[in-house]
Amino acid sequence: MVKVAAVENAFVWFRNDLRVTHNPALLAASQYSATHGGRVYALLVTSPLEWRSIHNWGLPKASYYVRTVSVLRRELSKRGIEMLLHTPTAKNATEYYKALASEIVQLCKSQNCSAVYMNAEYDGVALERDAAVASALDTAGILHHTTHDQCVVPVGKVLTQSGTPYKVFSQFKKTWIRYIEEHGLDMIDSEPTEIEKSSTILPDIELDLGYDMHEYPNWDLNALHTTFPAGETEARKRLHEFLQKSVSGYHEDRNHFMEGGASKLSAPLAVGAISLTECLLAARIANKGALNSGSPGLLTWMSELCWRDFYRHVLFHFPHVGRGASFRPEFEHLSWRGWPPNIEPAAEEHFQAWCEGRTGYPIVDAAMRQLRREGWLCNRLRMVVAMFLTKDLRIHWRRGEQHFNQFLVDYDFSSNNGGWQWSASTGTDAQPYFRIFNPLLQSEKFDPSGDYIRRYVDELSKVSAPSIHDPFKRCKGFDQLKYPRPIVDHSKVKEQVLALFTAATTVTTKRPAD
DNA sequence: TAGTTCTTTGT
DNA sequence: CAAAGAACT
Repeated sequence: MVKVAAVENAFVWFRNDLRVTHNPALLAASQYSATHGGRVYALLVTSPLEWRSIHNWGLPKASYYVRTVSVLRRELSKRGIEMLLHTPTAKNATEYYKALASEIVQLCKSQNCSAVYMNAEYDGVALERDAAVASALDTAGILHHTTHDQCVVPVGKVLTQSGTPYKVFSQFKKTWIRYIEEHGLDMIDSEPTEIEKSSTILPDIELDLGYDMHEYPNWDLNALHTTFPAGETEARKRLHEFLQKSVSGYHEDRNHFMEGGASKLSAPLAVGAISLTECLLAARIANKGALNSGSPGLLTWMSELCWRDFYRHVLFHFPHVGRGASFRPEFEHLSWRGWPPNIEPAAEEHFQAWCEGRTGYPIVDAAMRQLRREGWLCNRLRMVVAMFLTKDLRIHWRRGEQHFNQFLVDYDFSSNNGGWQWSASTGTDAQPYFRIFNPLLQSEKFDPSGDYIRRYVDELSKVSAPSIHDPFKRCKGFDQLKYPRPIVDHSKVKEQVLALFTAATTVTTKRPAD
């Protein structure tokens, strides 16, 4: 007796995993459809509403995402996988999840898909969305399966000896390395065979993203397209060029604001155009298999990859972080300015000056202008400006997190949130509150010539080092420069914020045990 | 992935 | 007394 299995198709719901290589959900869907004699369809929810109003993505991130989707759609098409673009009908965020869930069920029925595969995501918004969809699929009797992706070591696998999650990076990293040494690093073979060199090349996806262009006055879109080409092939090319040419000096170059020592893989990593595992695997091979010794540049870069894993693990273990809360509640009520109840015009003026790069601190202003123009900053500058906003201006880190979201091409919830809470000293492995960056010292140390400042701050284009680092004090004709005076006095406000943190710490530690 | 100040060491 | 190191914030 021959049983004829019903033809059943499978969906891969792509989110922030826009690649065909090393994609667990794609592999699982391919296996399902092979077993059931069906096809794989790719599902992509194109929702400017979700991107803009729910995830709060800015234009740089949203447009990079759409460009990457266009490339992925072509790559899948060459492999005989059709991508369905679905735009939910919901008009506002409150109805969104419910509408999306029922529409995905409808899509499954219309495409004869009996299973949906997706890679796990851990921020609060994604958890809520995926729970709503999973519950609707359950009700409709459609299989769904969530695969581990995003992290090199699966969440939940890096724990202390007593089984609790790590709150400190350095210890996390030791255990993380041991896990990788014991379990190895492998690429899974998810790439479906290329079946046709399609003669009809699918066009780029054009979407009205609905952003207000007035919010992007200095925006250089062409530069962004050149600096951050979209898609998996470009990301892989970048990875191997970086490992061959630049990584040897990475541990030093990455700090020098003009050197361009960064890999610039943050954008493709944020949308999953390349997997973190592939990056680490390639780096480990370049380092002859070692994770603990060898090239200082490679070790530093691999450590940065570990930071990405660390912050994702933190989200998984401490979901309140994914819902926007401070990791350490004792600093939540530290009279942060620009946040209820401390809403005051003076704070808004300071915040605006920070956003637009007119704080009177040249290194801060250069960085904030680069961010607005190019959608990207090297990590040290992110720390310098974040520290300035949270410690010098004492403005709540959430305001800065949101501003970075609006402008960063590589926006990623966990890395961005982790970095902000690190700077604000409210996070896991936060910078001890008394370690406050001195913008002047950072400027002199990492931009000694002033070339970086001159590149972004036109008012100072004729000023040379060392005056350029502190023009208010060091330039005789300061007023003619038309450059703003420092909006705060660093050494003064530093003392104030130190006192506030000390008070908050004292209250918690001296609370009697009851 | 800090900065500042005080203390010790080396010439 | 400059430079390096330790201690503290």
